[in-house]
Amino acid sequence: VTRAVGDASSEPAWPEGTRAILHVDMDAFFAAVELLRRPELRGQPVIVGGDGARGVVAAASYEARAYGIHSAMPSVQARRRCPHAVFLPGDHAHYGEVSERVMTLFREVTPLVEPLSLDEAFLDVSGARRLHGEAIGVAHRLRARVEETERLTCSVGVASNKFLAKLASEAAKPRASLAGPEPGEGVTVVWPGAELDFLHPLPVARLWGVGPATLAKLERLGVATVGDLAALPAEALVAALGRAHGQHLHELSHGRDDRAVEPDRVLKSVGHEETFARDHHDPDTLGREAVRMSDAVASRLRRAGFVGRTVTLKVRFADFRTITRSSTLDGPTDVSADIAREAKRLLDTIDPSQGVRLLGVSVSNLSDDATRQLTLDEAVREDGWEEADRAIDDIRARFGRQAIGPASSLGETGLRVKQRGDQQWGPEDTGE
DNA sequence: TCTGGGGTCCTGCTACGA
DNA sequence: TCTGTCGTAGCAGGACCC
Repeated sequence: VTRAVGDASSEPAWPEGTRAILHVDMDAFFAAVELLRRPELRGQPVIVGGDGARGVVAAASYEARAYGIHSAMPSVQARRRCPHAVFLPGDHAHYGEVSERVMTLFREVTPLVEPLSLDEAFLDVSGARRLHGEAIGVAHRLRARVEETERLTCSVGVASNKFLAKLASEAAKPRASLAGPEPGEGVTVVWPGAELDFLHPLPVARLWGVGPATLAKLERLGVATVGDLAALPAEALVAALGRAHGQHLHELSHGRDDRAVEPDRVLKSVGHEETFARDHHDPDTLGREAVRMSDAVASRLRRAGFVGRTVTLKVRFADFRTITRSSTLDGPTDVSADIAREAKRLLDTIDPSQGVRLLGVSVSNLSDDATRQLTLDEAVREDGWEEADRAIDDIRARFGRQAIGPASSLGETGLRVKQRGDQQWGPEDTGE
């Protein structure tokens, strides 16, 4: 089914010279992937996410959504809303593999694919016309191909820019109801020339970049819909929201968005953070955690072929107040010991006595390992940590992640080597 | 009631060198 | 030599996205 906004009846061809952007969004992706492995759960409310007291919902099947459950909701709250829901822990690595296969299907249509996350991507099909036909036909065939190949459904938005295509794909989605999911249109088209008819009646919170804080400010200005926003002068928005944000929202409210689909977005930072099952007050314990996280970050930097200069420590206290402390090194590094030393130094400036619920380490200011210029320090480096890291990487490649780790991260629970996605949706309850 | 983990981008402030 | 200005880098925090 296609729902077209605007008159497409007289001329089904996409107007010459207008970009044709697709936004493809997998329907309840993590939950749908799990249902393929657990078909007996089909029709039941299924929640993927952390099951502990501090966990959150990562994805909910449409049956679960009918109870008002949505992603990022605290798991305890979801449990309260739907006590008979099935909780699944989630398998980040598996979702990554499925995602990669789906993205490959997208790249059969156009090389201009910009993945936004595991479950959605923008495609610029403006130049794919001769090979694959009109954008709307491409959207339908792509949906069919994903369904027949992976047995997963997705929703597609077609429009002349990214932001309208994204709103369109949302409009194409299935809807949850207690009687069962109601299928959506599958493909929604915002026809060039009809952008404002589609856009202006929408609630302003639907715009990209309008979260709770911006929404509160806009409500104070009497703005409820995108149309209300468009009626405001750009200067008023800039005064209320700042230069960049104000101008950006002003453009969006008029349906304008000239951002290109970027297939090769460069990585800006690599980080690891973890919420503890219980708050920590002891500097030594936190020091070990900082070493463990630094090790994970350094290991990922090396695998990705990046080095970084700025180390940032993130601390969330028991009262949820969050601070960051960062410092920039003289030269870039991917050495675990360098990052750990800096993270511990930053940790020393913080008083953990009130209780720390989350600790994070990240490295930014990245550059390509291959183009790294040796600093004087590195050129004369004789501490052996680089060789040690290479040896650790080799051992992990042969015997697994848990085979080896920094001794300084060893606690009473033994060696726990962090890996991306290990604890994506909150700590497991330890019974403490 | 309780609020994850991976990120990006922007703003305001301060320090510093030209 | 002193002072003001300007651009830039670094840092901290906030907001937002999936």
